Amino acid sequence: MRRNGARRDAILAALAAGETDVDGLAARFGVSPSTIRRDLQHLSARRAIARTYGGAILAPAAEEQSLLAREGIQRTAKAAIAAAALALVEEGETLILDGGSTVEAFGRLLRGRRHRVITNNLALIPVLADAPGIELVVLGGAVRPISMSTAGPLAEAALRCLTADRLLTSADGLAPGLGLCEATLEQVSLKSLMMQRAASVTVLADASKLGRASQPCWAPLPARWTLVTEAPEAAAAAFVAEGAALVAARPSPAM
Amino acid sequence: MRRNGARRDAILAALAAGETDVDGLAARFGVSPSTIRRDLQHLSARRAIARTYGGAILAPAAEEQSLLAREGIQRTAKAAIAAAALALVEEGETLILDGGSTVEAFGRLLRGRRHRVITNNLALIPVLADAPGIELVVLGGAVRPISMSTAGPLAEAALRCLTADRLLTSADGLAPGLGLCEATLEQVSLKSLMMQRAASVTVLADASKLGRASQPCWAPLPARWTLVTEAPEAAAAAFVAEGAALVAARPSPAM
DNA sequence: CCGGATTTGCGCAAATTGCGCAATAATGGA
DNA sequence: TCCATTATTGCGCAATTTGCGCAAATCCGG
Repeated sequence: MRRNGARRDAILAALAAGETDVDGLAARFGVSPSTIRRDLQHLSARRAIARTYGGAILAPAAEEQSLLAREGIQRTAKAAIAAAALALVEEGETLILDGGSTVEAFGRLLRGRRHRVITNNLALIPVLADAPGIELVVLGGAVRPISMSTAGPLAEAALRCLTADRLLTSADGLAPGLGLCEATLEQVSLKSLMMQRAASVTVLADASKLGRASQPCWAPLPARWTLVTEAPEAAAAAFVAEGAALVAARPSPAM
Repeated sequence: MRRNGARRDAILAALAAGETDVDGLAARFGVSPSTIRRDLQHLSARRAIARTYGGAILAPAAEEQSLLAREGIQRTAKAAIAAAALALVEEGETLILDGGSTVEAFGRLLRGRRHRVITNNLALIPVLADAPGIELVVLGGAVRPISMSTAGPLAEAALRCLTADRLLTSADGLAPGLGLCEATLEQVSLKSLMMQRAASVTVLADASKLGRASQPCWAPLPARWTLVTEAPEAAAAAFVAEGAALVAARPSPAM
């Protein structure tokens, strides 16, 4: 019984190298497109790859969908907020990036820039790990699957060895006089520590978060902080009154 | 000028929810397949998704390919080793999973089982974070992009707060009398600490690693340890002579 | 040396995609 | 309020790709 796992392994390597079309693979291995198609069918059945029109790509991790499902919500608003926040940070700054999909959207924009990044946002790891100008430090600790971030004593212990120029964070809700709310004490405890260890605090929040007291645990905000939101100025007035600098994000029509 | 980001956001959410074919999406949104196709084309141009034959999937992170390129090398051997190692660990054990693609292959098999997992292997995070029976703890620290793992003082500090039943590790090379070799002192320092904090040590190594002194930094092995390899018994004899228990992995023809 | 099984290449029907075109719907300005 | 402009939508057709059956080639074990 002869099995040809060799060419299939080579196909996986070729796919990783960027060769994605059937004809190219057929030429590379000196076999007919039919044979390549059969190989791709085989690999596809094993969930190692996904077929495309005219080729294939490496299988997307089928597991990381729990957060991506929420990623779509308010996607354009989050993209606009992230873009506006990017204008606030200067090249070379050390940044703390908190968990949450809005901060994640911001982090994705950092590729190509030069920063030291400290984060507990696990979704950003594959994005920033191999970015040329980025030096990435991960805060360890217990993983919260629903938010794809870490928290707890280990994360705080690591953070106590570090300081940063700026914290970029978000929250389940913001309320004037109360601060940021989250579901667990672990999260707000870490958030408070992050605020202490950063020289300035920037909060990214879409309109749905403003004034929302959706969770029982609160992290108070420092005397001066920056709020980046796409909400109209009136909705953010209460925060400006108590020390927030307001940065307006305009959803670009091209999003 | 009217832009329809709304349906596109919804499409992303639907893709995350598992709806992947054009006709299904067309039915779900009450529009024609042509419209869905145009939406997918748009999202594909923005690299948010990848087109497949008859549908689309969420974009595979284009960044995490540096490691996947190596993933293909010795893929069948690694899969066999991972499967053999799985038989050694008992349900409920606390495991330390080190970096490296062989250990990663092992970690992927843990979904569906019940374990506490402590790891610096960043590639395993999306795999194990939302697995039902898995409690995941990440060791923080500086990220090594080439190996997609963390190391350094922060990782070691976190590990000093933890112990485990078993360590699963690998290396760039293994040599009798020397132990495991890696490229940097940071890595071997962490490896040594991992061995201290685990009650038993299991090394996963394909045949190409045995006897290879490819790197200058060495982590000595404990008096008793387990070697899982697909290499013939003769190649591993020198390790057995100095305290290793040998577990043979048989590459299944179906791989 | 030979039988059996696997793999390979090719042709054809079916499905999918891409593109042009006309109709519809919404937006901004007069 | 009305109109012109522009984006969006649905449909049909040509081009490409896929899936499948079948025959030839290849390889392995006895």
